[in-house]
Amino acid sequence: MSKSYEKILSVVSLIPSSCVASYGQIADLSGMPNCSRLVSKALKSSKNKSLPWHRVVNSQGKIAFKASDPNFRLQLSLLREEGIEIKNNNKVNLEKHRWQPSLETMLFELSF
DNA sequence: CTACTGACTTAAA
DNA sequence: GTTTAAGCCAGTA
Repeated sequence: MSKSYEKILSVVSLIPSSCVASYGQIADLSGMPNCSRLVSKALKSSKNKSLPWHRVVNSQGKIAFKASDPNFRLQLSLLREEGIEIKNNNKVNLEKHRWQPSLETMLFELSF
């Protein structure tokens, strides 16, 4: 597993319950701006069952999977289980639920 | 080395 | 609201 993937997955693992982050946000926090597409690849390749992959949505707050994809419904229910409201437009309220890492959280990440 | 990929993003129409 | 198109870039083959 590449160093980049490890970094990305470690950041994703820090997203608290009932919060979401965008792919671009995770890329930024991983020190790789403009690598949002790499985040999706890292998540796809991950075999870590406890990784909160469902807390990553696109920049509009929508689930990235196609509605026909089984993972779409899975992610939707996982988010709702955490109390995140998703209306019929399939959008998360980013203003309300976007993860805002504390300074100590970011400093902790830098130690890796 | 080059070519293609993508659970993305942004801007423009 | 919608749909396109172009940009992005590490990983993969």
